[in-house]
Amino acid sequence: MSEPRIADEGRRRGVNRSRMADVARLAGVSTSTVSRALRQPDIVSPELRTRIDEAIERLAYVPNLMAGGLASARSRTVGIIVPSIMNSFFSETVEALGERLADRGYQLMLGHSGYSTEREEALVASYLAWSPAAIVLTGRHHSKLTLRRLLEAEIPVVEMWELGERPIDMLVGFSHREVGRAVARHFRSRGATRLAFVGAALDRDLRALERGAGFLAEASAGGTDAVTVSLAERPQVATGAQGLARLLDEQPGVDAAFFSNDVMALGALFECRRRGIAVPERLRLCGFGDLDFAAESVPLLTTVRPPRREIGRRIADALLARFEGDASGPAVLDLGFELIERESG
Amino acid sequence: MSEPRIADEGRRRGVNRSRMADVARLAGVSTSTVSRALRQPDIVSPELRTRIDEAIERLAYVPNLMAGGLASARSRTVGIIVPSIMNSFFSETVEALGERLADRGYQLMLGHSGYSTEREEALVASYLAWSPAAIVLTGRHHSKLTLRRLLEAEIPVVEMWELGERPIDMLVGFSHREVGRAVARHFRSRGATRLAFVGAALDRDLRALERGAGFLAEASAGGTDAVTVSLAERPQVATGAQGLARLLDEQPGVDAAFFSNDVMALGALFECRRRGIAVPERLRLCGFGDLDFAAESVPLLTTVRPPRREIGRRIADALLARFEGDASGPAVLDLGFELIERESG
DNA sequence: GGGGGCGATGGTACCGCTTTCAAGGGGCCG
DNA sequence: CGGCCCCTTGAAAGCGGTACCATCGCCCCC
Repeated sequence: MSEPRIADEGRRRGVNRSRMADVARLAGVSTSTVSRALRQPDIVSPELRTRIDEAIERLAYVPNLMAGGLASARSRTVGIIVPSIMNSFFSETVEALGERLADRGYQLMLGHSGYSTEREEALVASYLAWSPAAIVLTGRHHSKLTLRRLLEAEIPVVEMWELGERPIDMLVGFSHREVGRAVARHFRSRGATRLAFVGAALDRDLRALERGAGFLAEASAGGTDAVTVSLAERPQVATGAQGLARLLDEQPGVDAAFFSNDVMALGALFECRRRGIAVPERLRLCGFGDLDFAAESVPLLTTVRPPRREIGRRIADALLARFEGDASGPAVLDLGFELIERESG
Repeated sequence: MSEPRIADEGRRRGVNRSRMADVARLAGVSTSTVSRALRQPDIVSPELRTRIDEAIERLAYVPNLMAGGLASARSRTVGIIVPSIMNSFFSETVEALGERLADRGYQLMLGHSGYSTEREEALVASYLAWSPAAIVLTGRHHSKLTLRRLLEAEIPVVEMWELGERPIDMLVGFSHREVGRAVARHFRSRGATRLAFVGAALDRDLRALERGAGFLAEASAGGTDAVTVSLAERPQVATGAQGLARLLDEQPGVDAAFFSNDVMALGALFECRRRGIAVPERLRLCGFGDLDFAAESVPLLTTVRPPRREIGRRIADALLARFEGDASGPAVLDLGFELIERESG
């Protein structure tokens, strides 16, 4: 007992956490074999595999991913950045992606940029420090430095929720400009003559801006009047109500309004109710997102349904394929959208 | 040129990613000094610090967190598990927590359990493999194995959004039972005589169940009639509408209903409108959450406001203090809640 | 003027796992 | 029946940092 050789306590922190070497010893094999049993079970003999599994069980062994990551220079981690966690659009995408990836042993590191390129830059840097297996970004607008780092990292990169030329690597989304166009066409086809786009935080939410641009372009292409109401605050229910108020004040003749998202449209719906404005008779309303309340509101909300879950699923599939070395998938994937006509417009 | 000694390419993966040794060489110092300059800049001379910073800049050096984590047996990572990312309740908490932590260089690993204890167990296991600095869990209901692992990990653990005895480590939240009680008392004080609680997925959402239990308990303690309508689906707008429909069918005499969250209450509001039921005259409605639309709906929604952001903030503060070695904070933090009386009830 | 002490820096074992590389063993084919 | 090859397994060298410990000046005080 005078020789404290037993465990060399001095250094180890997670004192009672067992290492792969412990498993190996208990199973009577080398660590190489344990490592293989974990990573490619099929190349280890069934007998050893059983012994190893038992040892793992007995010791409640949890592999140290940092050690593994360091040794292999990669981690089973995927960094993803969305503008806002609170936005249900993205959260559904994230859930779908996360679940699919988790099934294959990948962890998601989620961060939100708050629609800021600098914050995205910082997030990308900190993700990269983890040697992630891939990185998923929202949108196409990134800082030069972000771009450079991503390129140098030489890992799969997905830009999502938007379309465009020359992706960094892969692109999964749909055209927001087309969304705007489709809504404008829809309004016109229903007889509207004076259109409006109501958006919030358009200086930061470039996708919303793009929807507005498409809407305006299509309107004027069709010879229809169209105006924009732009709010500074973030898109929320209250913002939508304000937007409607401003619209009515400034552009009383408008008979159809496209709100940059459903949440705002809901606010507008409430405000119309409060003001006794008949929807859609006096004013047609359309949102974007097809959030769950759109199918329940009074009146039911006409809106555009983006492929929220599908985006997550397809990204997961593409990534998983790439991880296996299959780079045959398309660089750009247009998943389209759907205009859902309900009662409001 | 015949001796390929230069860089021993054979092994390194992220070929063009520079290491701390590169920075050290360029700055003409040892790696120890670079490490210190990064971790505790104030104990390094200003001159060296400058040289090192320049070298870092020049090389676009990004430290390998896995190497650092392995060496120090800890990582600047906090694992957090919420039932659902899509629930705005939690996302606000997560945002607040994440921002505060990010300011101090900590990364959040976010996962969702879908209200399942097994999934939580798996998530905790995979988080632990990263040697996180702390783990944050939603609620108080965990599997035995999760508990054991958490205890063995010897890291700060926070259970949030709920209150109770004997936390694993720290507890930040409020009493859902009291929420239910407060709503029942409120309804009674407004003259309601037949109360109802409408909840969804109560078998999994134990906090909603608790709110219902408190509501029922207080009602019967006050001698008031109270019933429960329990839906199997997840709490959404449509579920709320269904809940109201069932309530009206099965319990036509009810004059005040507490919905287990605002989203459901919103659905109920819509359904009332559709059926021409006057709120609050014929039926009083109260939600939970004080989501943004509650202050905009028609009628305005009476609800309970949980300290969403505050929970995140306080957890961050407590954790940060613990990371600095300050364990003087309270083990249980009751942040209370607020009943917001508006028009609906 | 000399010794002690302290702040700043460098040297160097690891951290726990992955991954060559080499070796042992057995089966199959000629 | 022997040789070759392939399938398994083990040995050991890192992966890129961190942190302990040693070293080296330099300043301060007696």
